[in-house]
Amino acid sequence: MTARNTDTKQEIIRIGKELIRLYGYNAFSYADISSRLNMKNAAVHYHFRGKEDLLAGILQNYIDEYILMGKQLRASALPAGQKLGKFIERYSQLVDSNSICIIGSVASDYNTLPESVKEKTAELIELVMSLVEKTLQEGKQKGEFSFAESARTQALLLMTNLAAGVQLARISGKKDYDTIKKALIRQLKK
Amino acid sequence: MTARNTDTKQEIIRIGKELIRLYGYNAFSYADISSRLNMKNAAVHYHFRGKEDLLAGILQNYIDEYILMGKQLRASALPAGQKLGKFIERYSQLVDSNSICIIGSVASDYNTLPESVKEKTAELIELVMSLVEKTLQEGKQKGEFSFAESARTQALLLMTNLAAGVQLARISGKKDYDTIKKALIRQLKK
DNA sequence: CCTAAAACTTACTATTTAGTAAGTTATTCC
DNA sequence: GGAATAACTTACTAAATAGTAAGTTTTAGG
Repeated sequence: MTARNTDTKQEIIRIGKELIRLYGYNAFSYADISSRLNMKNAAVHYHFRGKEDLLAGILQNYIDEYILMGKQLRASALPAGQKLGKFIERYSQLVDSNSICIIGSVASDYNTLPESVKEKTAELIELVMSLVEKTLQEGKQKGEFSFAESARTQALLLMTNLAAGVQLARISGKKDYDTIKKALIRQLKK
Repeated sequence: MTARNTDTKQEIIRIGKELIRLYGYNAFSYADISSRLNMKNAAVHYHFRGKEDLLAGILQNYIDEYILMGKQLRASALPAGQKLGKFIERYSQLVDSNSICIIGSVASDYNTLPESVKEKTAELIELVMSLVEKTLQEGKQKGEFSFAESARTQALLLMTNLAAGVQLARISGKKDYDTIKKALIRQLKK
């Protein structure tokens, strides 16, 4: 090895994120990760003592990602419709990569997860929810969006449509997901 | 044993249904089932050669259940609102038992499932979807419901709200689920 | 250049898993 | 009552899993 590889830990998280969205927490192994890095499974244990710690790292990475996205959206002058569009685009990409969203993945395995990470999951959800809620609220105030429910409730409905939409797409194809996506945008804009 | 136990197979399916909704397909074992029946794991293999066959049996059981429910609903004189209410009530019960719906559970593990059962999953979804679609259509015709989308699209939105709603409830509690449920009913009735 | 820490590999363990083969008991039917 | 069959148990196996301890190589810094 010529150069010290300082980003192995980040690579592990990157692959872990991919695997958990593709197969779920209980269906990927340390060997799945290490083999993709041409390493031994003990190398993964060097960076993350246990699978519990790895999952915590993955969730923290999502939290960091959403905190950053929140800052960028607040700093941006984009109309709310386009902000929401960027968010929805993430879900469309999940469909294209045959993946589901991290929250749905964790929710499905929730009863088998160690207690230590359950709180982090709630933290992530609250972060995403408040991001969507604020964007919806902003769009309503500026006359871009129109909805009868509270922004919080509307965010709940939007999030559940998207989360289960990508799950459904795995089984019955992208068409149903696209139908949902178009209906959501249509409903908000009138 | 005094009487021949002819319903062990049905008991296995009953427990399997419970476990797959609680923990997911990859997180329950033959031993989990057999121990609940005070049996050995080989007894489960006697009734279902492999886990693949067990999953197929579980899915078929859901299919049978929904076919029966469809017949009952068609034969019933209940208003569409109450028919839909019975359907929604199933999801509320899932929340109370800390479970998620079978479709969400299977969707999460979909990429790890044997090919033979994937088709059965699509069959189940189509069955549930058409049941909801017809009930919505009926309610609209009778003036009970009002919605702008097609009945099929509205059914998609309703299903995804409920499916992801029960998943969310696991993590952030029943309050969010109840909010979703009330909003759904409110929106349909006006 | 030398030392200490970082980043691994080697080699292994204990446990759980689905699955199997052969034997046992119970039940039904002729 | 005897034979066939259903419904198991006993006793395994092979593979995969998370995890560990000890040793090796690589790199950074004084």
